[in-house]
Amino acid sequence: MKKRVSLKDIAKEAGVSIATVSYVLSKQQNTGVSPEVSEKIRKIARKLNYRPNQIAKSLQSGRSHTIGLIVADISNPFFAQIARIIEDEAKKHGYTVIFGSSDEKASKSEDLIRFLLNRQVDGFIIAPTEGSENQIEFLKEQNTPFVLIDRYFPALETNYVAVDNYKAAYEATKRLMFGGSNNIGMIAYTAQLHHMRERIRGYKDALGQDKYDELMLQEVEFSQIKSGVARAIDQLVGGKKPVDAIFFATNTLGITGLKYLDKLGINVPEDMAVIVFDESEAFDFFYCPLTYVKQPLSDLAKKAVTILVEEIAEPSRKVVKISFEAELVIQQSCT
Amino acid sequence: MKKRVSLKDIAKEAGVSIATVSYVLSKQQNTGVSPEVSEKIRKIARKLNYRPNQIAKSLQSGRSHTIGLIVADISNPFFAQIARIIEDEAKKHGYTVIFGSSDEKASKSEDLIRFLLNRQVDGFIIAPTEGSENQIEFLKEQNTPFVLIDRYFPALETNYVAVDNYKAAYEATKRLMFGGSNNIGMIAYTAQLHHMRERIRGYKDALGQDKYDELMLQEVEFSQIKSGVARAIDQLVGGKKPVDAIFFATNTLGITGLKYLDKLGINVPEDMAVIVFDESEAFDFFYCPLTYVKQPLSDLAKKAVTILVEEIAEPSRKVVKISFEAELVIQQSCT
DNA sequence: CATTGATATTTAAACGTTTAAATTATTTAT
DNA sequence: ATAAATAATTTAAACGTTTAAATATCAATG
Repeated sequence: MKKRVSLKDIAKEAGVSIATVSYVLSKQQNTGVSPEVSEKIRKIARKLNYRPNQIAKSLQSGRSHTIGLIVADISNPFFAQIARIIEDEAKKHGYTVIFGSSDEKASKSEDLIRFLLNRQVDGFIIAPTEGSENQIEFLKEQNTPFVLIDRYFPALETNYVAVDNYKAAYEATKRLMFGGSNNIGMIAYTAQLHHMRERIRGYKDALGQDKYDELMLQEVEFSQIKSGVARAIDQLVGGKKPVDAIFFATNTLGITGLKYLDKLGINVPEDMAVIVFDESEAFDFFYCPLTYVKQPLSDLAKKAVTILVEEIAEPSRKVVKISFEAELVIQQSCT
Repeated sequence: MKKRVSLKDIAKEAGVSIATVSYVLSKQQNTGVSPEVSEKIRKIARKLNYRPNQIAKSLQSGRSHTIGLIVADISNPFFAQIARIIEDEAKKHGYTVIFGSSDEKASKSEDLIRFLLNRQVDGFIIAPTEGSENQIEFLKEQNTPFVLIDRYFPALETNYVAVDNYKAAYEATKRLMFGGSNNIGMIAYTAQLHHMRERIRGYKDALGQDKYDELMLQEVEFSQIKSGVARAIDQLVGGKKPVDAIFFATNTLGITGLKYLDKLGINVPEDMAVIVFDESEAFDFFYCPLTYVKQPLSDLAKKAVTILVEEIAEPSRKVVKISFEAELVIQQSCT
């Protein structure tokens, strides 16, 4: 890699001190440098194709203009879409994004945070994993700016941007009831993460005490989605009170579940009504147009960035908690 | 953000010079520091929770241990998956990934390269856009290490990792012929990018002079996929020699096209055989299991990282050109 | 003509690290 | 006891930038 040109090189060529060059090149209006010198420096800079070294700037300013994004898995379209919006929004504010995938593991998340802190990120946008409360508290103690996205910990006073999961799940379940389903099952993750618990709570509350049966709520592990979902569905359709509707708590669960329903020869919506939390390109190809819960990804991601940028600029602001409404997109799968 | 602890802080507390602290903390085996002092420093470092400032290290070493990844769109699952594999592989080699989306625009790509160069990335992995040859040549002149992925410019001597697009397209088309299709259309992007041209060339060669008709090759613009694909399909099915098979050149074209076929009430494979280049989660839900061209994403991404890392370590190596074989996954849509 | 004031430019320190070279302390050999 | 060798530690410079403070230049003023 060819040595890059620095202020020093320009200074030498212009026969002037480094400081003068810096003043000319880094200030918008000329702070007391003569027009001739100024013009000369600019010309040389252009000729040598000078590009300021951000690393040096960062060291000097203590700001890297970089934000760390930690999601469960960047290859999951849900997070990839969020990442894309964050990228664009961050760029608008002059920030670069470094990302990392936690795979829903607190240990990986911890490594990532450490790693990114060493890299001097100015702040974080994090979709926290289960059991990462201590990491979040650590960031808070350190006064490192951060915003949680998609998930948050109700016990912690932190910035977050999320969706009203309870309400969305409640409405989805009610819609299934309205469509005539009597025994509505739910397939969720085992996670104790608040957003998942809220989706479950919404589902339970919608059903009410008399309709709800604990066998109708199936929880599966992140780590073994496919077998878990299959077992869950077997339970739901094989018991003595087989369900006639399933509410899937995430798009991944939905995709896996629909495939398995297909395999069992169970038809949607005739044999089984279905609603899925979150979208997926895949749903467009399902033979029955799916009813799903649509999160305002763009709002979530943009808001996360603006909150973070503000917090970086003014570190001791009050905590900001944002909850957007999800939209229930009603199609034919819930009748 | 609380001031982070530096070598200086440790040095002060230990009553020793900064250099000594640096020697203890940055060298694996103790280079001539007494065990007592060494132990004391380590203890203090642990107590103060010292984390080295990578920015300072980078400035001093000239290496940021960061690689820039430029793809068309990180929210496209094809690139998101590649990004994820690159992330993991880079981490193994001690590198962080900064990404950016070019939206297939040479201007954006140029901005990104500049931006990331300012951020002192050690090298790039790039899925180049059309018209970005000059940017690639610029990197080459600068001796900035980089590897092209997915696409490359045959006229330029650069590292690249891609798939044999010609062969894959040739085989896919032959398979359609073998399945009994007589008039095989293709929908591709207008792009002059080599990988796209190769897919088209494979298609043409498979058909041969007598079977090929230029009306059967439809090209659509990146920027208006939906309307473009609809128009293309209208052309293909509406002409005087309607096609009985379509070969889609990418997953996005495939998804869009299949939706439109559905809208037209055209059935796969009865009315229309179909093969798509690339996979998509969505295809699993298409009523007819799709035959598709499967690229070895993991091989591609991993190889790109290892080549880049080697090039960074030893900058003047010979150019490495890797071409993997794609796999034609045959299912029911091509009969 | 010295003084003041304004303008233009440079010096020097700082950010946090690494590392060659210099210095100091300690041990060993004579 | 002294010189030489070795070990331990420090000094100082460097990476590329910013910026407060110091200095130099020059013109206008009393």
